[in-house]
Amino acid sequence: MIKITLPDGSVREYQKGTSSHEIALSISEGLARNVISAKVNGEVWDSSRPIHSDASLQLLTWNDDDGKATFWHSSAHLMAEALEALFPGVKFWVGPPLENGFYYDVDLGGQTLSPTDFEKIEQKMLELAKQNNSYQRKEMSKKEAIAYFTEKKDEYKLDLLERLEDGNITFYTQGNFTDLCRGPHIPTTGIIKAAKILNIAGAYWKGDEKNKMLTRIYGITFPKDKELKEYLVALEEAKKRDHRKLGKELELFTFSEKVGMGLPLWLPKGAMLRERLEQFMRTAQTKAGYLPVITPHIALKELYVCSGHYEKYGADAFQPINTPQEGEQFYLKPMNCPHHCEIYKSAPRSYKDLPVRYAEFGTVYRYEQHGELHGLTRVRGFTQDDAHLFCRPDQVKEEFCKVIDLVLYVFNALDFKDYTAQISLRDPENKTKYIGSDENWDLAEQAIIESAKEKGLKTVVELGEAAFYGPKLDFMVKDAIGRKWQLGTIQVDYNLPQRFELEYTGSDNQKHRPVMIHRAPFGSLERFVAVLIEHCAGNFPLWLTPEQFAVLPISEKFNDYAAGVLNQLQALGLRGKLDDRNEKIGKKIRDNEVNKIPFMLVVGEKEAQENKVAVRQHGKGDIGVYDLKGFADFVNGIIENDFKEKALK
RNA sequence: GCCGGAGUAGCUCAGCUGGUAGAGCAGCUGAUUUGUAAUCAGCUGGUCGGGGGUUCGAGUCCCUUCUUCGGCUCCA
Repeated sequence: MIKITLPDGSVREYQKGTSSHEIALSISEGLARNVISAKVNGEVWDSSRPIHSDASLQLLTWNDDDGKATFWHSSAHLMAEALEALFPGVKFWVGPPLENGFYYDVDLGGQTLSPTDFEKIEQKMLELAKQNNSYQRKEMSKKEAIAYFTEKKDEYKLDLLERLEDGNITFYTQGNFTDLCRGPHIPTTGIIKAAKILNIAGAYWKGDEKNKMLTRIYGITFPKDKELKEYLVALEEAKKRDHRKLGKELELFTFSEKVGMGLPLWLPKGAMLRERLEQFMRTAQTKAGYLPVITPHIALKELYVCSGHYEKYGADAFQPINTPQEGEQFYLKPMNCPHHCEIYKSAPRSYKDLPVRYAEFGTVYRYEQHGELHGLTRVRGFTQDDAHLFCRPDQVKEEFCKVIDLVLYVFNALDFKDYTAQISLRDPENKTKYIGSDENWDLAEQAIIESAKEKGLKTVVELGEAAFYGPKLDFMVKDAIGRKWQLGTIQVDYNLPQRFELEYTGSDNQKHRPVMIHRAPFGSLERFVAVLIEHCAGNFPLWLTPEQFAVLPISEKFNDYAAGVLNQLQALGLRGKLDDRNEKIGKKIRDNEVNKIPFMLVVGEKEAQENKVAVRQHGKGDIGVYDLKGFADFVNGIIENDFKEKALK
């Protein structure tokens, strides 16, 4: 007999070789029906796989992330089976589950797929699923495995096999499809009831652009048809939040082919929004002891040679700007830090002066690859809420913590709750691609890890993701469609101070080297606004929104009164506009609702007589009649209350 | 950059197998003077992304170029 420990701590005894499916069956038939796979001693297994010794067991269903992953991985195999049936000779690379669905990278031998093929694949998948074939696991010797795929002429699987150890190789077969696979899998194909091919894309084999491009087919499946329908509806809803769509509809920003791709043009409303964000940050920074600086958009090549950026990015950068003077070359600035280093150097510094914190909304230009450009999230010219802190080595940790506080302050203000803090460290395998000494790197990495821990951040550590000049802490946020973007960033830099020979005089009257910290809580204003738009679906917080209200006169007779209302409210510190078009009130309301204006102030005969406004709130409807002061107090009260709740100032 | 879609009026889109462009909204003009999600009528507006080619004839077919969208980390 073996002892099985369940997640609630209870222990049950079973015959040696009992499978988790059988264990589920012994608990309840309903549970057994829903079990997709099982976590045995922390490892996900097929539910049919016999357990031979004492173990902890967690039965996984569709409601567990690991259960979903099993389901989708098996679905990838099902799709592969369908592809093989429809396109004989297709070769397979890998087909992993994703957060939502799965993909399979395949070599279609030059064929291309069209949306009509999508339907064919979906139908074939469901047809095969109905056969209710089981996924059968089989251990193979490396020799047998190689023989199998040599026969099949699948060089991709053979490549995988090369790097696998003999004795650790398994195959899975369902129906007519056999694949090299570690597993685990769902019991049978029959539980896959709904399938959708989402899209296809090219993907380099092993992610290397030197390799052949395979076709990546994305799909998703569900145990119930209803869930697929709901998912597709949710996907449509998410697309409505896309900042590129809302940015156009709400007149926030635009692009022009004449100006150049990836160079955003901020329209008045977008600019107003952005200016308020900048003001918010300026206020917070001033309180945190930052000093403003302003630097030009171009600098001599020598500056970047000194900083090392030229060596690192020179080839990918925009081309140099030449001047009439022989040999003089300027570059558009890709970063603000070298300029700030020169500001630090403009005067001798004492240890008593440190830390010095220079802040600038610095616009930088980077040559991003054509295909990488994406709305406001990836552009070629953008403005960072940049700052550089110069401090003594003993101040690094404290300064780092203060910066984390500032980032959290911003995220809190804007209700960003779903973020992860990514700590990016050196690639231990390849330390030569980084600039700076080993000891300095270790010091910096420790400071980051400790600060993040002290602030209680939910962190992910990524090896090899560090910048070439130092480790960093990035705040990652997801957009409407689930894509991850980096917003705030904090980076320790022991390198630039050395390259620029920055110094301060210590209490010992000796010269010492300061440490530099780069930080940008928003990251770039462009990307931040993009994520903000998607986060609030265009319904910006009252304190930020470009237009807080619109005054809607019932007819032209009340245009004068309405104009007076606008003036008085503006004098009371609110932002709004007058909608005096010759339209009926219903039309004005509709248009302003669509434009997500928070408050609509309807004014007609009654209001004009009493010097009041009838207030309608976006998405809520009529909320009653206010006098002007009362309305201003109401709006400001909401803002103050919001700030108070979040402990903002 | 690479693979695969797309590009028709300011916006959203229609235009079958080639026969010289169409709707709604927006805009303009006029009528209406309106009470909580679209008042009515008329009008303007497009060298069909650009360039080249095939053809008697190209929005439609071919080539090329630009822009745009999805993807190119997630190693059975």
